[in-house]
Amino acid sequence: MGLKKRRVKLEDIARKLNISIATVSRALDENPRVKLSTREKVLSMAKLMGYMPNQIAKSLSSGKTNIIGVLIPRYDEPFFIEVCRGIDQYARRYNYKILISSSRNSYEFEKENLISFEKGLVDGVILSPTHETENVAHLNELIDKGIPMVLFDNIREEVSGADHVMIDDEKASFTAVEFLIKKGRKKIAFIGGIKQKKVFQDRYKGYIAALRQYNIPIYDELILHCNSLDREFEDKEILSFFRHLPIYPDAVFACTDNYGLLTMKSLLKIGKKIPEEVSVIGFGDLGLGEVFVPSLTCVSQPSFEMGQKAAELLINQLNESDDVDHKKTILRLETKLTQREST
Amino acid sequence: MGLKKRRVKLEDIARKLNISIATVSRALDENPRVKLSTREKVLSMAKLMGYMPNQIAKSLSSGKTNIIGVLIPRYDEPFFIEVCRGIDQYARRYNYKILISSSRNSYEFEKENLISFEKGLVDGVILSPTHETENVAHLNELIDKGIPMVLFDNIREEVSGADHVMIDDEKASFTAVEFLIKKGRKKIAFIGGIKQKKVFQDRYKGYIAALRQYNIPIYDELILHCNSLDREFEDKEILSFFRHLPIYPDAVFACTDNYGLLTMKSLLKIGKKIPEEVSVIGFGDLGLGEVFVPSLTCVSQPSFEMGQKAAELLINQLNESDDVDHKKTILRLETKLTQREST
DNA sequence: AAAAAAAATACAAACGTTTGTATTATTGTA
DNA sequence: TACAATAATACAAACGTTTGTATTTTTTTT
Repeated sequence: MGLKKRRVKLEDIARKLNISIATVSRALDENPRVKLSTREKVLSMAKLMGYMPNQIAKSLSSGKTNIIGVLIPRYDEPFFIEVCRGIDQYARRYNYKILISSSRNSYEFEKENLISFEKGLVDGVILSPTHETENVAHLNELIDKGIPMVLFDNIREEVSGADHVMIDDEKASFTAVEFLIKKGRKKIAFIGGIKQKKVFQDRYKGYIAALRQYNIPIYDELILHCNSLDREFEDKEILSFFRHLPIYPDAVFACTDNYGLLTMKSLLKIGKKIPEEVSVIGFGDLGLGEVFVPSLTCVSQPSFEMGQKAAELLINQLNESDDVDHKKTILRLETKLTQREST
Repeated sequence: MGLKKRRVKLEDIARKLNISIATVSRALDENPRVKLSTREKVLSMAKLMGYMPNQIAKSLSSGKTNIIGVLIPRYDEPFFIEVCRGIDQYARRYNYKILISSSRNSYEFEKENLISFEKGLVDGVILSPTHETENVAHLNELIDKGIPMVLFDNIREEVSGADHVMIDDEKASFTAVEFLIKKGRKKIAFIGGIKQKKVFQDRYKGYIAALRQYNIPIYDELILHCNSLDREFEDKEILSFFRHLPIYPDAVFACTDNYGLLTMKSLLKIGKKIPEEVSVIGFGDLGLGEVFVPSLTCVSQPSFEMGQKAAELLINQLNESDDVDHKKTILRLETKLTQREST
């Protein structure tokens, strides 16, 4: 108690056994170059003395930290956490740890975080660009320095040296809107997010494409690009949108689960019946929509799997030999429509 | 392109400028021992050559990694994520990064993760024990090795060498139940979680204490200790509980927001009116309850603040000099009751 | 202009590993 | 018993910093 023990190191074991540090190191590594009896002596002495290898020293010597840097735009969005879970689950199998940072939806913070990743703490980076990220020079810079990278979600501009994990947002929303149309809905509202975000642009495209294909008139009044980055304001923005509609929709396609829920909440408040008068579809499917009454029909995005795949691609890159040029992979995962009570 | 650049190191700058490595190091540190003109030369050369310090080497040399290890029982619980956000927000101000791991509700994994924290990768640890954690020897071991620790949430047994950040679960639930009683409710159901979890034990105690104090009869039939660790089963367990009640409650005190929501969902399904026939209170308050219709009255737990405080305590410990014995801090944060539509 | 004081810089050890090469000890062979 | 072949171990450099001490250079003082 009180007095802090000095860490035991290889040298301590070596001295105690009157052998060299190198032999101790190799013994602990189960290297066949050391005699079995020596190895046993080392192993038991290491245990006895409570030896714990120093990860930092190992990393310095080996040039590998076994840490994956993960940069997400924000913590408080279940989608990103779910992706992180997927990354973690895959990474731990290969003895990697993950260091999560948030760029807080800001291009500046994204750059700042990447710089700290450049300092050799991480072996590679998995990143979801912010909506502010137009220029990807900072990403290329990191890649040029030999730090492998995998991008997921909201990839506005392709980065030549990085792998990508995505879904087909346009197709997914096309399918969702088509589903509403086939149910006979004709006045379908669209609730999107900030326009700069690639995923919202694509989901909007899919919405428009579906309406066009089925010759459904497009009402600008039924389209909302929700601008609030703050939870609190989204709420009001959406309620007010539905309060002041000139024509009334018989369906709503919302670009996130949260928008879907807020939509349902607004509609209920106004006294609309779901799904009888208005159908609602959300996007994401991370548990939220399932709890609500009525439960929310969703485009199910394989978030967890996206994380797993991103980790897999990154670890593959980490295992590639340095002199072979990396062959870029773009992975598009499948979405599906999960039907629930809201349609 | 293609050819990977070798990292620039101090030596490269030193050689280029024909000065020693030590001087370069000190120049970059703005150490007054180096002449201004030299410092300027070094700074500009460093910039020119794209120098980026090697964090690992720094850590080895300084014995500090500036990383805080965070161990939570699971990722997919907003409470823990919110705490992590708080930790991150405080930690980044002091130039610490956080390395999050999940013990996946398992004592074994908790131990396993702590061992990896013992390898010198982190300067200190913030941890929320799993419900399986009865024995805290593994925690004490880490502390004895000189790794500072802060515990939060679900602290079953106090750990002498660690700081604690908690709320008063018993008092909070007492207050919540008292609130229901004062509203005239007399048959108040209790929905708790796995009994081994300290927080649930305490919330149960508070519930019982409130009933006793106001001489309200305690019906065992109205008490459920939800056993499912899995989201999917909780759902069914709670619905089935409410379906088969012999007496009907006029209020429900649920030990988490999620239980609160599932309770409301079940009640609505059965056709009960909330709050007219049954009032519901949840515990946590992380956004979920606000969206639901009707919105859920909650005990608001200051999750984000818990994280901030935990980080603060840990960083304080990290700054304490080694030979002064640490004075343990136990912090109890305030909860409050947030009234919404469900009561 | 020489000596002392101060400023600037260089040297070298340390942080705890890994790993290629050199050395020593042990075996087997003639 | 001497010699090679092999097995086991030791030595030392490397990873990229930091930092205490020694050395050199510059400035000040007389």
